[in-house]
Amino acid sequence: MGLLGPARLRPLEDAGRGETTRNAILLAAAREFRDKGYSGARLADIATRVGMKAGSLYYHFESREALVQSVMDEGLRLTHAAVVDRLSGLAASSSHRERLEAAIVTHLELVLANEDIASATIKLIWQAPPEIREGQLVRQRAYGALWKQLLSEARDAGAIRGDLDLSVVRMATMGALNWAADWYAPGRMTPGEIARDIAAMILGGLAPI
Amino acid sequence: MGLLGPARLRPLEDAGRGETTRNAILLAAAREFRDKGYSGARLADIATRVGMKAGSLYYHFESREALVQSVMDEGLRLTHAAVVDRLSGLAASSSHRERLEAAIVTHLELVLANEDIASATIKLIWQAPPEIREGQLVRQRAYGALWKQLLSEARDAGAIRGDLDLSVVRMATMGALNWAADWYAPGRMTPGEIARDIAAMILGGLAPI
DNA sequence: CAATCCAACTAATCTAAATTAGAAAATCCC
DNA sequence: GGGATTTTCTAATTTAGATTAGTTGGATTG
Repeated sequence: MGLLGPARLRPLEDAGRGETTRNAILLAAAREFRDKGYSGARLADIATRVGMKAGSLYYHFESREALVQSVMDEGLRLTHAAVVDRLSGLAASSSHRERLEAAIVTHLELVLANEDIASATIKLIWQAPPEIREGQLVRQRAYGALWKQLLSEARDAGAIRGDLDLSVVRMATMGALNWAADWYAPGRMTPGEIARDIAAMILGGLAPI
Repeated sequence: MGLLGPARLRPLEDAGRGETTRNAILLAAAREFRDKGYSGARLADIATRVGMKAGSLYYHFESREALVQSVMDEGLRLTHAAVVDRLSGLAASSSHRERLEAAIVTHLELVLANEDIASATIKLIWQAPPEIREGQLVRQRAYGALWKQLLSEARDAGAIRGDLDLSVVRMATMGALNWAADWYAPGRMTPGEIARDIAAMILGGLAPI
Protein backbone atom coordinates (compact mmCIF):
# COMPACT_ATOMS: atom_id res chain seq x y z
CA MET A 1 0.00 0.00 0.00
CA GLY A 2 2.03 2.88 1.29
CA LEU A 3 1.87 6.47 0.34
CA LEU A 4 -0.75 6.42 -2.34
CA GLY A 5 -3.16 4.27 -0.46
CA PRO A 6 -6.63 3.02 -1.24
CA ALA A 7 -8.35 6.26 -0.46
CA ARG A 8 -10.34 6.81 -3.63
CA LEU A 9 -14.03 7.36 -3.60
CA ARG A 10 -14.77 3.73 -4.12
CA PRO A 11 -13.02 0.83 -5.76
CA LEU A 12 -13.78 0.27 -9.42
CA GLU A 13 -14.56 -3.38 -8.85
CA ASP A 14 -18.24 -3.06 -8.23
CA ALA A 15 -18.86 0.08 -10.20
CA GLY A 16 -21.74 -0.41 -12.54
CA ARG A 17 -23.20 2.63 -14.22
CA GLY A 18 -25.54 3.17 -11.30
CA GLU A 19 -22.67 3.18 -8.87
CA THR A 20 -20.99 5.91 -10.87
CA THR A 21 -23.74 8.48 -10.67
CA ARG A 22 -24.31 7.59 -7.08
CA ASN A 23 -20.72 8.58 -6.45
CA ALA A 24 -21.12 11.72 -8.51
CA ILE A 25 -24.05 12.67 -6.31
CA LEU A 26 -22.09 11.96 -3.16
CA LEU A 27 -19.30 14.17 -4.36
CA ALA A 28 -21.62 16.96 -5.40
CA ALA A 29 -23.41 16.75 -2.08
CA ALA A 30 -20.13 16.82 -0.21
CA ARG A 31 -19.06 20.01 -1.95
CA GLU A 32 -22.41 21.61 -1.43
CA PHE A 33 -22.46 20.70 2.25
CA ARG A 34 -18.90 21.79 2.74
CA ASP A 35 -19.56 25.17 1.17
CA LYS A 36 -23.03 25.95 2.46
CA GLY A 37 -23.32 23.89 5.57
CA TYR A 38 -25.83 21.31 6.63
CA SER A 39 -28.84 23.58 6.56
CA GLY A 40 -27.72 25.78 3.72
CA ALA A 41 -27.26 23.07 1.12
CA ARG A 42 -30.31 22.43 -1.02
CA LEU A 43 -31.13 19.30 -2.93
CA ALA A 44 -31.81 21.37 -6.00
CA ASP A 45 -28.26 22.71 -5.99
CA ILE A 46 -26.77 19.32 -5.43
CA ALA A 47 -28.79 17.98 -8.33
CA THR A 48 -27.70 20.84 -10.56
CA ARG A 49 -24.08 20.04 -9.89
CA VAL A 50 -24.60 16.53 -11.18
CA GLY A 51 -26.69 17.80 -14.06
CA MET A 52 -30.06 16.57 -12.98
CA LYS A 53 -33.20 17.74 -11.23
CA ALA A 54 -33.89 17.51 -7.53
CA GLY A 55 -36.54 14.87 -7.83
CA SER A 56 -34.20 12.54 -9.63
CA LEU A 57 -31.97 12.27 -6.61
CA TYR A 58 -34.64 10.17 -5.00
CA TYR A 59 -33.92 7.42 -7.42
CA HIS A 60 -30.55 7.03 -5.74
CA PHE A 61 -31.25 8.04 -2.16
CA GLU A 62 -34.18 7.53 0.14
CA SER A 63 -34.14 11.07 1.42
CA ARG A 64 -31.99 14.07 2.06
CA GLU A 65 -31.12 12.60 5.40
CA ALA A 66 -29.99 9.34 3.83
CA LEU A 67 -27.80 11.34 1.51
CA VAL A 68 -26.16 13.14 4.40
CA GLN A 69 -25.61 9.84 6.15
CA SER A 70 -23.97 8.40 3.08
CA VAL A 71 -21.66 11.33 2.66
CA MET A 72 -20.57 11.09 6.26
CA ASP A 73 -20.20 7.38 6.08
CA GLU A 74 -17.99 7.62 3.07
CA GLY A 75 -15.99 10.49 4.51
CA LEU A 76 -15.23 8.68 7.70
CA ARG A 77 -14.41 5.53 5.82
CA LEU A 78 -11.96 7.41 3.62
CA THR A 79 -10.30 9.13 6.54
CA HIS A 80 -10.04 5.95 8.53
CA ALA A 81 -8.65 4.07 5.57
CA ALA A 82 -6.12 6.76 4.78
CA VAL A 83 -4.76 6.81 8.31
CA VAL A 84 -4.63 3.04 8.60
CA ASP A 85 -2.91 2.88 5.28
CA ARG A 86 -0.39 5.50 6.18
CA LEU A 87 0.43 3.76 9.43
CA SER A 88 0.80 0.42 7.76
CA GLY A 89 3.27 2.01 5.39
CA LEU A 90 5.60 2.99 8.22
CA ALA A 91 8.68 0.92 8.94
CA ALA A 92 8.16 -1.60 11.71
CA SER A 93 10.96 0.14 13.53
CA SER A 94 9.20 3.49 13.59
CA SER A 95 8.75 5.11 16.95
CA HIS A 96 5.46 5.80 18.65
CA ARG A 97 6.08 9.44 18.17
CA GLU A 98 6.53 8.96 14.48
CA ARG A 99 3.33 6.99 14.28
CA LEU A 100 1.37 9.66 16.11
CA GLU A 101 2.84 12.31 13.92
CA ALA A 102 1.96 10.36 10.80
CA ALA A 103 -1.64 9.96 11.95
CA ILE A 104 -1.98 13.64 12.73
CA VAL A 105 -0.52 14.76 9.45
CA THR A 106 -2.55 12.32 7.40
CA HIS A 107 -5.81 13.26 9.04
CA LEU A 108 -5.09 16.92 8.61
CA GLU A 109 -4.03 16.73 5.01
CA LEU A 110 -7.13 14.79 4.18
CA VAL A 111 -9.28 17.36 5.88
CA LEU A 112 -7.52 20.32 4.35
CA ALA A 113 -6.57 19.34 0.90
CA ASN A 114 -7.33 15.98 -0.48
CA GLU A 115 -10.91 14.92 -0.32
CA ASP A 116 -14.02 17.03 -0.51
CA ILE A 117 -15.86 14.21 1.14
CA ALA A 118 -13.51 14.08 4.09
CA SER A 119 -13.72 17.78 4.80
CA ALA A 120 -17.45 17.87 4.24
CA THR A 121 -17.82 15.07 6.75
CA ILE A 122 -15.89 16.95 9.38
CA LYS A 123 -18.18 19.90 8.95
CA LEU A 124 -21.27 17.76 9.01
CA ILE A 125 -20.15 16.16 12.24
CA TRP A 126 -20.55 19.55 13.84
CA GLN A 127 -23.52 20.80 11.95
CA ALA A 128 -25.84 17.90 11.51
CA PRO A 129 -28.64 17.41 14.01
CA PRO A 130 -28.16 14.81 16.72
CA GLU A 131 -30.35 12.16 15.09
CA ILE A 132 -28.12 12.06 12.07
CA ARG A 133 -24.94 12.08 14.05
CA GLU A 134 -26.15 9.16 16.03
CA GLY A 135 -26.43 7.20 12.84
CA GLN A 136 -22.69 7.68 12.51
CA LEU A 137 -21.71 6.47 15.93
CA VAL A 138 -20.52 3.12 14.69
CA ARG A 139 -18.07 4.53 12.20
CA GLN A 140 -17.02 7.31 14.53
CA ARG A 141 -16.34 4.77 17.21
CA ALA A 142 -14.29 2.70 14.85
CA TYR A 143 -12.14 5.65 13.93
CA GLY A 144 -11.98 6.75 17.53
CA ALA A 145 -10.81 3.29 18.49
CA LEU A 146 -7.91 3.57 16.12
CA TRP A 147 -6.74 6.72 17.85
CA LYS A 148 -7.40 5.27 21.26
CA GLN A 149 -5.14 2.38 20.45
CA LEU A 150 -2.49 4.61 18.96
CA LEU A 151 -2.45 6.76 22.07
CA SER A 152 -2.56 4.04 24.66
CA GLU A 153 0.19 2.07 22.98
CA ALA A 154 2.25 5.21 22.92
CA ARG A 155 1.67 5.82 26.57
CA ASP A 156 2.39 2.26 27.56
CA ALA A 157 5.69 2.59 25.77
CA GLY A 158 6.41 5.78 27.65
CA ALA A 159 6.08 8.05 24.63
CA ILE A 160 3.28 10.03 26.24
CA ARG A 161 3.33 11.48 29.70
CA GLY A 162 1.30 9.52 32.14
CA ASP A 163 -0.52 12.36 33.85
CA LEU A 164 -3.00 13.15 31.08
CA ASP A 165 -6.36 11.54 30.56
CA LEU A 166 -6.19 9.89 27.17
CA SER A 167 -9.80 10.56 26.26
CA VAL A 168 -9.27 14.22 26.82
CA VAL A 169 -6.10 14.09 24.80
CA ARG A 170 -7.85 12.36 21.96
CA MET A 171 -10.75 14.76 21.89
CA ALA A 172 -8.58 17.82 22.18
CA THR A 173 -6.47 16.52 19.32
CA MET A 174 -9.49 15.89 17.15
CA GLY A 175 -10.74 19.35 17.94
CA ALA A 176 -7.47 20.96 17.00
CA LEU A 177 -7.33 19.02 13.75
CA ASN A 178 -10.93 19.31 12.75
CA TRP A 179 -11.35 22.96 13.38
CA ALA A 180 -8.82 23.48 10.69
CA ALA A 181 -11.50 22.46 8.19
CA ASP A 182 -13.23 25.64 9.19
CA TRP A 183 -10.58 28.28 9.24
CA TYR A 184 -8.20 26.99 6.62
CA ALA A 185 -8.06 28.89 3.39
CA PRO A 186 -5.45 28.19 0.77
CA GLY A 187 -2.88 30.93 0.97
CA ARG A 188 0.02 31.77 3.17
CA MET A 189 0.65 28.26 4.41
CA THR A 190 0.24 24.91 2.74
CA PRO A 191 -1.72 22.12 4.38
CA GLY A 192 1.57 20.33 4.87
CA GLU A 193 3.10 23.22 6.78
CA ILE A 194 0.05 23.60 8.94
CA ALA A 195 0.03 19.90 9.64
CA ARG A 196 3.65 20.01 10.68
CA ASP A 197 3.05 22.88 13.08
CA ILE A 198 0.02 21.33 14.67
CA ALA A 199 1.73 18.00 15.06
CA ALA A 200 4.75 19.68 16.60
CA MET A 201 2.51 21.58 18.96
CA ILE A 202 0.52 18.58 20.05
CA LEU A 203 3.55 16.43 20.57
CA GLY A 204 5.95 18.95 21.98
CA GLY A 205 3.73 21.64 23.48
CA LEU A 206 4.10 25.36 23.31
CA ALA A 207 6.78 25.69 25.91
CA PRO A 208 10.34 25.85 24.62
CA ILE A 209 12.54 22.84 25.11
CA MET B 1 -12.34 42.84 39.44
CA GLY B 2 -10.95 39.41 40.03
CA LEU B 3 -12.55 36.02 40.32
CA LEU B 4 -16.19 36.90 40.23
CA GLY B 5 -15.97 39.16 37.30
CA PRO B 6 -18.55 41.10 35.32
CA ALA B 7 -19.72 38.14 33.32
CA ARG B 8 -23.42 38.26 33.94
CA LEU B 9 -25.93 38.33 31.18
CA ARG B 10 -26.04 42.06 31.19
CA PRO B 11 -25.47 44.73 33.77
CA LEU B 12 -28.50 45.84 35.73
CA GLU B 13 -27.86 49.47 34.93
CA ASP B 14 -29.94 49.70 31.83
CA ALA B 15 -32.39 46.96 32.62
CA GLY B 16 -35.89 48.18 32.09
CA ARG B 17 -38.67 45.65 32.01
CA GLY B 18 -38.18 45.15 28.29
CA GLU B 19 -34.54 44.42 28.78
CA THR B 20 -35.41 41.65 31.20
CA THR B 21 -37.58 39.60 28.90
CA ARG B 22 -35.17 40.22 26.09
CA ASN B 23 -32.55 38.54 28.21
CA ALA B 24 -34.90 35.73 29.10
CA ILE B 25 -35.42 35.13 25.41
CA LEU B 26 -31.71 35.17 24.73
CA LEU B 27 -31.14 32.61 27.43
CA ALA B 28 -33.96 30.39 26.25
CA ALA B 29 -32.71 30.63 22.69
CA ALA B 30 -29.19 29.79 23.80
CA ARG B 31 -30.35 26.63 25.53
CA GLU B 32 -32.48 25.62 22.62
CA PHE B 33 -29.65 26.18 20.14
CA ARG B 34 -27.17 24.43 22.34
CA ASP B 35 -29.38 21.38 22.67
CA LYS B 36 -30.87 21.13 19.20
CA GLY B 37 -28.41 22.93 17.03
CA TYR B 38 -28.82 25.81 14.66
CA SER B 39 -31.28 24.16 12.34
CA GLY B 40 -33.04 22.05 14.94
CA ALA B 41 -34.09 24.84 17.26
CA ARG B 42 -37.54 26.23 16.55
CA LEU B 43 -38.88 29.62 17.49
CA ALA B 44 -41.96 27.97 18.93
CA ASP B 45 -39.85 26.01 21.42
CA ILE B 46 -37.82 29.02 22.37
CA ALA B 47 -41.01 30.95 22.97
CA THR B 48 -42.46 28.16 25.08
CA ARG B 49 -39.41 28.23 27.31
CA VAL B 50 -40.03 31.88 28.06
CA GLY B 51 -43.75 31.28 28.44
CA MET B 52 -44.94 32.99 25.32
CA LYS B 53 -45.99 32.25 21.76
CA ALA B 54 -43.72 32.26 18.77
CA GLY B 55 -45.18 35.36 17.21
CA SER B 56 -44.49 37.37 20.31
CA LEU B 57 -40.79 36.98 19.88
CA TYR B 58 -41.00 39.35 16.97
CA TYR B 59 -41.78 42.15 19.30
CA HIS B 60 -38.25 41.79 20.66
CA PHE B 61 -36.30 40.60 17.64
CA GLU B 62 -36.49 41.41 13.97
CA SER B 63 -36.20 37.83 12.88
CA ARG B 64 -34.87 34.45 13.79
CA GLU B 65 -31.59 35.45 12.26
CA ALA B 66 -31.37 38.56 14.39
CA LEU B 67 -31.98 36.42 17.44
CA VAL B 68 -29.14 34.10 16.53
CA GLN B 69 -26.89 37.07 15.99
CA SER B 70 -27.76 38.45 19.38
CA VAL B 71 -27.09 35.19 21.13
CA MET B 72 -23.70 34.92 19.50
CA ASP B 73 -22.90 38.50 20.17
CA GLU B 74 -23.68 38.12 23.82
CA GLY B 75 -21.86 34.80 24.08
CA LEU B 76 -18.70 36.18 22.61
CA ARG B 77 -18.95 39.27 24.73
CA LEU B 78 -19.29 37.17 27.87
CA THR B 79 -16.41 34.93 26.98
CA HIS B 80 -14.19 37.80 26.08
CA ALA B 81 -15.09 39.64 29.26
CA ALA B 82 -14.51 36.60 31.43
CA VAL B 83 -11.05 35.98 30.04
CA VAL B 84 -10.06 39.64 30.24
CA ASP B 85 -11.32 39.76 33.74
CA ARG B 86 -9.52 36.64 34.80
CA LEU B 87 -6.28 37.90 33.33
CA SER B 88 -6.61 41.25 34.99
CA GLY B 89 -7.02 39.44 38.27
CA LEU B 90 -3.63 37.82 38.00
CA ALA B 91 -0.69 39.20 39.91
CA ALA B 92 1.48 41.52 37.88
CA SER B 93 4.31 39.15 38.57
CA SER B 94 2.57 36.18 36.98
CA SER B 95 4.44 34.39 34.24
CA HIS B 96 3.37 34.19 30.62
CA ARG B 97 2.77 30.53 31.09
CA GLU B 98 0.43 31.25 33.98
CA ARG B 99 -1.42 33.79 31.91
CA LEU B 100 -1.88 31.39 29.02
CA GLU B 101 -3.02 28.70 31.36
CA ALA B 102 -5.50 31.04 32.98
CA ALA B 103 -6.93 32.01 29.60
CA ILE B 104 -7.29 28.40 28.53
CA VAL B 105 -8.94 27.30 31.74
CA THR B 106 -11.30 30.26 31.82
CA HIS B 107 -12.41 29.81 28.25
CA LEU B 108 -12.96 26.13 28.77
CA GLU B 109 -14.84 26.41 31.99
CA LEU B 110 -17.11 28.98 30.46
CA VAL B 111 -17.76 26.72 27.53
CA LEU B 112 -18.30 23.62 29.60
CA ALA B 113 -20.01 24.69 32.70
CA ASN B 114 -20.86 28.23 33.37
CA GLU B 115 -22.85 29.96 30.74
CA ASP B 116 -25.43 28.51 28.42
CA ILE B 117 -24.91 31.45 26.18
CA ALA B 118 -21.20 30.88 25.88
CA SER B 119 -21.51 27.24 24.98
CA ALA B 120 -24.40 27.89 22.62
CA THR B 121 -22.28 30.48 20.87
CA ILE B 122 -19.45 28.05 20.34
CA LYS B 123 -21.83 25.62 18.73
CA LEU B 124 -23.41 28.29 16.61
CA ILE B 125 -20.03 29.36 15.35
CA TRP B 126 -19.78 25.98 13.70
CA GLN B 127 -23.35 25.47 12.73
CA ALA B 128 -24.66 28.77 11.57
CA PRO B 129 -24.59 29.56 7.86
CA PRO B 130 -21.79 31.78 6.61
CA GLU B 131 -23.93 34.92 6.31
CA ILE B 132 -24.66 34.85 10.00
CA ARG B 133 -21.12 34.08 10.98
CA GLU B 134 -19.92 36.98 8.97
CA GLY B 135 -22.05 39.22 11.11
CA GLN B 136 -19.91 38.12 14.01
CA LEU B 137 -16.56 38.83 12.49
CA VAL B 138 -16.03 41.99 14.48
CA ARG B 139 -16.51 40.36 17.84
CA GLN B 140 -14.63 37.27 16.82
CA ARG B 141 -11.77 39.39 15.70
CA ALA B 142 -11.75 41.24 18.98
CA TYR B 143 -11.56 38.04 20.93
CA GLY B 144 -9.04 36.62 18.52
CA ALA B 145 -6.92 39.71 19.00
CA LEU B 146 -6.81 39.09 22.72
CA TRP B 147 -5.37 35.65 22.14
CA LYS B 148 -3.03 36.89 19.47
CA GLN B 149 -1.61 39.37 21.90
CA LEU B 150 -1.37 36.82 24.68
CA LEU B 151 0.52 34.44 22.44
CA SER B 152 2.85 36.92 20.83
CA GLU B 153 3.80 38.46 24.15
CA ALA B 154 4.51 35.00 25.45
CA ARG B 155 6.68 34.21 22.50
CA ASP B 156 8.56 37.48 22.65
CA ALA B 157 9.35 36.68 26.25
CA GLY B 158 10.60 33.27 25.25
CA ALA B 159 7.74 31.37 26.85
CA ILE B 160 6.72 29.81 23.54
CA ARG B 161 9.01 28.09 21.12
CA GLY B 162 9.84 30.20 18.14
CA ASP B 163 9.35 27.60 15.43
CA LEU B 164 5.56 27.53 15.41
CA ASP B 165 3.28 29.79 13.45
CA LEU B 166 1.23 31.67 16.00
CA SER B 167 -1.93 31.77 13.92
CA VAL B 168 -1.87 28.03 13.62
CA VAL B 169 -1.23 27.73 17.32
CA ARG B 170 -4.13 29.99 18.09
CA MET B 171 -6.54 28.20 15.81
CA ALA B 172 -5.49 24.76 16.97
CA THR B 173 -5.95 25.88 20.55
CA MET B 174 -9.39 27.24 19.86
CA GLY B 175 -10.28 24.02 18.12
CA ALA B 176 -9.13 21.91 21.02
CA LEU B 177 -11.04 24.06 23.47
CA ASN B 178 -14.19 24.52 21.48
CA TRP B 179 -14.68 20.97 20.46
CA ALA B 180 -15.09 20.23 24.11
CA ALA B 181 -18.47 21.93 23.91
CA ASP B 182 -19.50 19.06 21.72
CA TRP B 183 -18.21 15.96 23.42
CA TYR B 184 -18.34 17.02 27.02
CA ALA B 185 -20.99 15.41 29.15
CA PRO B 186 -21.05 15.81 32.91
CA GLY B 187 -19.72 12.64 34.41
CA ARG B 188 -16.36 11.06 34.98
CA MET B 189 -14.40 14.30 34.87
CA THR B 190 -15.27 17.79 35.97
CA PRO B 191 -14.82 20.76 33.67
CA GLY B 192 -11.97 21.83 35.90
CA GLU B 193 -10.12 18.56 35.48
CA ILE B 194 -10.62 18.58 31.76
CA ALA B 195 -9.42 22.14 31.58
CA ARG B 196 -6.30 21.28 33.52
CA ASP B 197 -5.48 18.38 31.22
CA ILE B 198 -6.02 20.34 28.05
CA ALA B 199 -3.98 23.25 29.33
CA ALA B 200 -1.19 20.90 30.35
CA MET B 201 -1.30 19.26 26.96
CA ILE B 202 -1.23 22.50 25.01
CA LEU B 203 1.53 23.99 27.05
CA GLY B 204 3.67 20.94 27.65
CA GLY B 205 2.79 18.61 24.79
CA LEU B 206 2.24 14.90 24.85
CA ALA B 207 5.84 13.86 25.02
CA PRO B 208 7.19 13.15 28.51
CA ILE B 209 9.57 15.63 30.02
C1' DC C 1 -39.26 -5.61 -33.09
C1' DA C 2 -41.73 -5.68 -28.83
C1' DA C 3 -41.53 -5.96 -23.89
C1' DT C 4 -39.09 -4.47 -19.97
C1' DC C 5 -36.26 -1.77 -17.30
C1' DC C 6 -33.48 2.07 -15.97
C1' DA C 7 -32.79 6.74 -15.03
C1' DA C 8 -34.21 10.89 -15.51
C1' DC C 9 -37.93 14.73 -15.93
C1' DT C 10 -42.12 17.53 -14.91
C1' DA C 11 -45.33 19.16 -12.22
C1' DA C 12 -47.91 18.81 -8.35
C1' DT C 13 -48.32 18.24 -3.29
C1' DC C 14 -47.05 18.47 1.49
C1' DT C 15 -45.14 20.26 5.45
C1' DA C 16 -42.82 22.63 8.83
C1' DA C 17 -41.72 26.89 10.31
C1' DA C 18 -41.06 31.61 9.94
C1' DT C 19 -43.40 35.63 9.49
C1' DT C 20 -47.25 39.18 9.64
C1' DA C 21 -51.61 41.68 10.87
C1' DG C 22 -54.78 42.88 13.79
C1' DA C 23 -57.22 42.05 18.32
C1' DA C 24 -56.76 41.61 23.28
C1' DA C 25 -54.57 42.11 27.65
C1' DA C 26 -51.31 44.24 30.85
C1' DT C 27 -49.11 48.00 32.48
C1' DC C 28 -48.08 52.70 33.06
C1' DC C 29 -49.01 57.52 33.89
C1' DC C 30 -51.81 61.36 34.83
C1' DG D 1 -60.30 55.39 36.76
C1' DG D 2 -59.29 56.17 32.00
C1' DG D 3 -56.51 56.94 28.09
C1' DA D 4 -52.09 55.76 26.09
C1' DT D 5 -48.51 52.57 25.54
C1' DT D 6 -46.30 48.26 25.80
C1' DT D 7 -46.49 43.48 25.41
C1' DT D 8 -48.60 39.31 24.13
C1' DC D 9 -51.93 36.42 21.69
C1' DT D 10 -54.52 34.40 17.84
C1' DA D 11 -55.03 33.15 13.54
C1' DA D 12 -53.92 33.60 9.10
C1' DT D 13 -50.36 33.85 5.36
C1' DT D 14 -46.03 32.87 3.11
C1' DT D 15 -42.35 30.44 1.80
C1' DA D 16 -38.81 27.47 0.94
C1' DG D 17 -37.80 23.07 0.07
C1' DA D 18 -38.39 18.26 0.48
C1' DT D 19 -41.03 14.75 -1.19
C1' DT D 20 -44.17 12.04 -4.35
C1' DA D 21 -46.70 10.52 -8.60
C1' DG D 22 -46.96 9.80 -12.89
C1' DT D 23 -44.59 10.32 -17.50
C1' DT D 24 -41.02 9.88 -20.96
C1' DG D 25 -37.01 8.52 -23.63
C1' DG D 26 -33.51 5.62 -24.30
C1' DA D 27 -31.01 1.25 -23.55
C1' DT D 28 -31.25 -3.81 -23.04
C1' DT D 29 -32.78 -8.18 -23.77
C1' DG D 30 -35.28 -11.93 -25.51
